[in-house]
Amino acid sequence: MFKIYNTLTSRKEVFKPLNRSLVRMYVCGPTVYDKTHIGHAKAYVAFDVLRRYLEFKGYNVLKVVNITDIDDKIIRKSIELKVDYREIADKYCKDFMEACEKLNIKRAHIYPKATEHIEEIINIIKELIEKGYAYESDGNVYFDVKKFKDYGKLSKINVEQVKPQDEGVGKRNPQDFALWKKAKPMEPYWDSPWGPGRPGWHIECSAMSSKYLGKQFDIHGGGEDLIFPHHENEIAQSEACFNKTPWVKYWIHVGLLMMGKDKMSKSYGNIITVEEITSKYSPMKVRFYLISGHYRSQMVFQEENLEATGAAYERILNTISTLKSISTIDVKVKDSSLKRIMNIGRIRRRFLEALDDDLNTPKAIAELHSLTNFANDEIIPNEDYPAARIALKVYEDAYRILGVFKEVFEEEEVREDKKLYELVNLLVTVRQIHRSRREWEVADLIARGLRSLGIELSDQKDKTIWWFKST
RNA sequence: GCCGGGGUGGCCGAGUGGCGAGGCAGCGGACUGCAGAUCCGCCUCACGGGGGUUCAAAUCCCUCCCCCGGCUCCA
Repeated sequence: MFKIYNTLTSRKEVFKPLNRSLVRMYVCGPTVYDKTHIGHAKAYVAFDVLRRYLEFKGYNVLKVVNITDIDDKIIRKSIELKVDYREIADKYCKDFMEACEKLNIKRAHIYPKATEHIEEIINIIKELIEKGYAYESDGNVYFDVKKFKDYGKLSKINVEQVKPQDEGVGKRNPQDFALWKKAKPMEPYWDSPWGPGRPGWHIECSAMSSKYLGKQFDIHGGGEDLIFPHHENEIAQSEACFNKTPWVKYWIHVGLLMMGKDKMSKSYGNIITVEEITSKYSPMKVRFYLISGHYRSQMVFQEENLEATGAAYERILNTISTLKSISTIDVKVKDSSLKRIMNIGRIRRRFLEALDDDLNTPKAIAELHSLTNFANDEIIPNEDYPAARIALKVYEDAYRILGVFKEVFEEEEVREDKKLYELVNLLVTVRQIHRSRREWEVADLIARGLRSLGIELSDQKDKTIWWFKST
């Protein structure tokens, strides 16, 4: 039974999709005006784990991640650099996609862009005006927060204490937020019933989510800094327009990545981009680091900690490689492996139970460590290949769900080339003969040669194991 | 100020009443042609401060202190 924390209700809830045959999720994607940094990555990885876990549990998942490709900052940058705003947006959109790919974040099914949904946005604004929730004022359109009685239910904020949102003139209440912004000179604009302008920040999410997911769906989320005003405003305009309550069943928010005392943010200028970090550490290690804390917790970025979890990660990879090597042995089982296999089963159960409890990845990873310990002091020394195979299945589950260990699980087919396999075995055996005769030069020549081909060797007590090393 | 989340051993990080999760680092051993990997032991009673409830509290209650986020663009 999968439980997940819902910001809307402030408690963990049993996950049950609105429609039993499909889970619909919408994640607030980036505003593409700068490079994707590891703070973003933490959030997107978290939602990727959620999506993968739901799929692992057998759900069909439809995931939409929006791209905000028009806003003040994009415009500002385009003016600064004297280039079309679309050039800026395209560049950083591409950067975002590359970052996701590196970190093994599965592609969303749809990446809708705000500028490609102006018509849908205008229609919603029109409807909100008709229903009396929004009003036009000198080319701008605002949402009247006083008309929406549930305003503040997500962020638990009292309307009165909200400071004015957006600048803007002719608002009924200072807290009203813009649905449509009148174009200023030199700004890109679209025609609308209220004159030339562009959509406000929040409205695109209502328009695009309803287009692709329907007027009510299961999961919506983003970083915890989006709770207010972004998500609060989305709820207001969507529930007012679609007449569905709750508009979204589960609101999920990810703890921010901190740099020392501040959150990592473009506006603080303390960002480390995904590109930078992955040029220094393998993307898989970065991903493993990002899920080493609970998704709802804030994490203070420390390079030393990344290195420490990276060391732990490597240990698991080594063990998986060794297990693979063991699993292909076809000798007699020394003694019954049933007990060991039962134990692996218990570990797997605890692993999944941890994830069932609000995606407790640190706990789940601890279970993987305990599997690793068990493999190293029980399975491997005993060459228990049936147990090795079962253990590998558990790591493979972890690969599917957590999206780590890609190095050792992808491209399996390629590696199962039988002749290549036999050939390497032959070389390793030959090397063993030389080793037993203490002919180190030949032995090392073979070892170096194999390593240069991406085949790792490890001399154990009475044998040599080997595996294909991924890049 | 208001709303939300936190403060756990050198570091990271689980744990919401009952035998000290797990990892990393460090130290000492074992194994070993080299290398890598691995194993064993040690770091064996840590839970922000102070009160309280209980046979029993990191965990519940009260109180104080500190940190972060939100209340402005933000993942």
